[in-house]
Amino acid sequence: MTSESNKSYFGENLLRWYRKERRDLPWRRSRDPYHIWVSEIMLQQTRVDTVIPYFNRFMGRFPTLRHLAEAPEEDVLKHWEGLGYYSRARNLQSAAREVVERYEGAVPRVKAEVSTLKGVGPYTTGAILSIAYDQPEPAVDGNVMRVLSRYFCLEDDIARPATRVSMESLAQSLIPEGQAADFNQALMELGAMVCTPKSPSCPICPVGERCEGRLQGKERELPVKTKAKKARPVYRVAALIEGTGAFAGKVLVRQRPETGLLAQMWELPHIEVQDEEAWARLEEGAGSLEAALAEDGVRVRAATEVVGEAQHIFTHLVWRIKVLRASALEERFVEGSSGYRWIGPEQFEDYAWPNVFRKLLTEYFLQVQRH
DNA sequence: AATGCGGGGTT
DNA sequence: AACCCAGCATT
Repeated sequence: MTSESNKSYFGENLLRWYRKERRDLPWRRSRDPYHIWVSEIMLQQTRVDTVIPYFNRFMGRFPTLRHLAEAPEEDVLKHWEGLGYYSRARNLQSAAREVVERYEGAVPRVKAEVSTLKGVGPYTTGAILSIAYDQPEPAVDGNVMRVLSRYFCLEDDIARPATRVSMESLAQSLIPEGQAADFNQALMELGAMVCTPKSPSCPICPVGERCEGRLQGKERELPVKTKAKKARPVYRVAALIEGTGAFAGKVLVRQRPETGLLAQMWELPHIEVQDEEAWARLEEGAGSLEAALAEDGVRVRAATEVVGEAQHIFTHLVWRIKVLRASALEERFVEGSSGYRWIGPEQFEDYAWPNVFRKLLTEYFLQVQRH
């Protein structure tokens, strides 16, 4: 089981493997705690390959913690566009400002101080302390739970918070003296490159010989994890409101609320409708849309002409959106209606869009350009 | 303990 | 289509 000899075998072989096979990643070229921190936030629930270009752009624009702290908030969001989980961006900047104010701009080395920073939970706390400062703290993410479940043949449900806590004790006990930074990254690297979710490459695994899960033929059943619920469909009708006169060539867009889903990003004005049947009744959708916008002081006439359709998949829900052509009854309302703005292709890139609206608007502007 | 929060790759 | 990813905050 979790015998001491198996533990030392595990650490030694894993480290030897890692020092030979480690990927050359941008954030591994630095020990700057700020770089480590930013990379760890970006890597939350996000693949390495996805993060790399974002990390490089981000560091180009915000080279130091102070640059990030002093930047306009919308600038930070724009650099996060397309990466998802946008509260990460706001929490990161908020925490950077706190570090400037309370710690003179230096990322703290004290566990209690690091873990209090916004957006920094148990995993990220351990990652920062171990990778940047080589402190013997565990950094248990999905990779690590999978690797440990298999190696020690642990059948606890990794969806339970209590399991993560016990894995943290185990992971900490495995850290070889003075090698926390490499060991923690090695564990995750093994999970990402060898001990993968569906078909682990046991024959090339540096610790496969003593992997209890594999010895018991259970490597494909582990880790045990309760299933997530299926995404719920949500039906929406959006308006593509075309400007005329001084606003010709522009469309009306609005900014989402401060918090919640896709917070502070920009979108086409739209409403949610009851169900798929209501969604199919264009006449009704157009009417509801006009009424809802009028509530915001935006008077429009929506047609029953569908000019675009798209689907946006989230973890917990699926948006299905029909876009109706619409026109403004008066264009002056922009000043009076907070959050609404006329934009053309020239301003498009000045705003942060969720993928679904980026796609719809790009298609629209391209189509207009051709005519 | 359960839920909200993106987007994309793998199988 | 299901699963999962260098998770965290809120309730």
